[in-house]
Amino acid sequence: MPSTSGSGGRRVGRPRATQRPDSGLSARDELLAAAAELFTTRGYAATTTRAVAERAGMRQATMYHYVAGKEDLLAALLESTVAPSLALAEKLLADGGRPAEDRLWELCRADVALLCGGPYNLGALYVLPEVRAERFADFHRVRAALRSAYGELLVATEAGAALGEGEARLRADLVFGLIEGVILVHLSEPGRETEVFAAATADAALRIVGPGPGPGPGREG
Amino acid sequence: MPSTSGSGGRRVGRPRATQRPDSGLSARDELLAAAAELFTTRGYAATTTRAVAERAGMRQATMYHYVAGKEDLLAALLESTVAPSLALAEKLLADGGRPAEDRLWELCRADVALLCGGPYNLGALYVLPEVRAERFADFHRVRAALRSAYGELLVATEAGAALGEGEARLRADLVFGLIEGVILVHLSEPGRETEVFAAATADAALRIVGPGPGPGPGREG
DNA sequence: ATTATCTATAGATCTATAGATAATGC
DNA sequence: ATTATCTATAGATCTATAGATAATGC
Repeated sequence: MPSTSGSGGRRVGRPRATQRPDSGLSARDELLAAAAELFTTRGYAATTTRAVAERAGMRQATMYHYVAGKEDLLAALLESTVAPSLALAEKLLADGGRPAEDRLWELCRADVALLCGGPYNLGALYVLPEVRAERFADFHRVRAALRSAYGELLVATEAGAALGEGEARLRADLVFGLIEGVILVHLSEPGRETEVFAAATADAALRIVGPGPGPGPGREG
Repeated sequence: MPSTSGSGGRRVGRPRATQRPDSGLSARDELLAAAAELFTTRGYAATTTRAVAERAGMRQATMYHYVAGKEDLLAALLESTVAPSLALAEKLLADGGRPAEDRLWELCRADVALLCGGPYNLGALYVLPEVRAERFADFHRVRAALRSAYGELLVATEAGAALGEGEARLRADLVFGLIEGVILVHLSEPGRETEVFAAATADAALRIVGPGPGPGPGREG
């Protein structure tokens, strides 16, 4: 089986053609890091297997020793963006001790921090049409679970409990949209103070849940 | 010069190899419609010029009679998503007669309706890494102008005027993020009642502008 | 012997151009 | 003569596999 850690230098096997400083990552993780950068900056379909492998310090064919192909890399990256948030959401859902408002706020904050914090905007991969394929059903399941966790926390808040079922669903979607919308904001203005922005977004989310039925001026229709 | 209207049937020139019912669109518009569908459902880089042309009812090489290439199509599609909103924003900015709250609400509503209303989710094209290229600077300029129109309307509202400069900028970005976030919501749940959703999103936007400093429970740090 | 890598390449594309062709228009 | 289209293709990819090679491990 392939070595999992790169520490101590790769010893066994034919040496690489181009030696590079040991990043401390396993070969697979080096490939994932390379894919993250290239997929987000040049696009998924536009990124060749050669580009990924070469950036990870190996020749194109060698990549197939570690991953089955490009899709494999994409699937792993997607799950890494969404799995930590779901884990937190489940912890928060179980924690009946704290007010739901606080817990929802915390989830929003952490989620935004995750989406904006990394070196690359991995959230941008969500919209890839390729991701709709059955191959990525796992990712979609996790994301759907996260979305429904938002919904559960929302109806557990005081303001949320006062809403009708349809209105509550709508607001949950709006909150979820706000959170994921930071992906797009982050795209056009990357250099923002993550923690401040995450807290402000969480504030905004609670304002959306709101103190009752919407204050919209003059709905038409 | 290429004929602009398809009405009455294309007469001059060699007949197409595969005849199809007249859509009423000009050849260029047929190409744009085909590109919209394919780019959003299969991905930009993954869509070949052959696929676009063939869907528009012509052979691959014929496409070059109407457009310079794939990028041309993408640029045109991007501008079509953003130009109408900017036009509306400028009209609303000039209309000092109505309260700013109403005007901001209207802009949000219309923008969401535009993003969710069409048959394809063209907003998803915003995140394409390819779009960062200089080639699409026009689109970015228009989008930046739209964003700043949101900011101007926001500070014109009563609640917005009460905010400090930094906080106002932050909220403008959050509102803009909420609006564009509907692109992602729309991706996972397409079959939604557009008008209702647009109005609800506009309500939420005004709640983000809010009645004063955020009600966030216990900011940390 | 095992492992990680390499080089080489078959087979399958895809884009953009060159040049031919079949209509209408004058 | 003009136009819109076609067919054909050169040149440039890109993916995934086959088979060779250069280390360590026993």
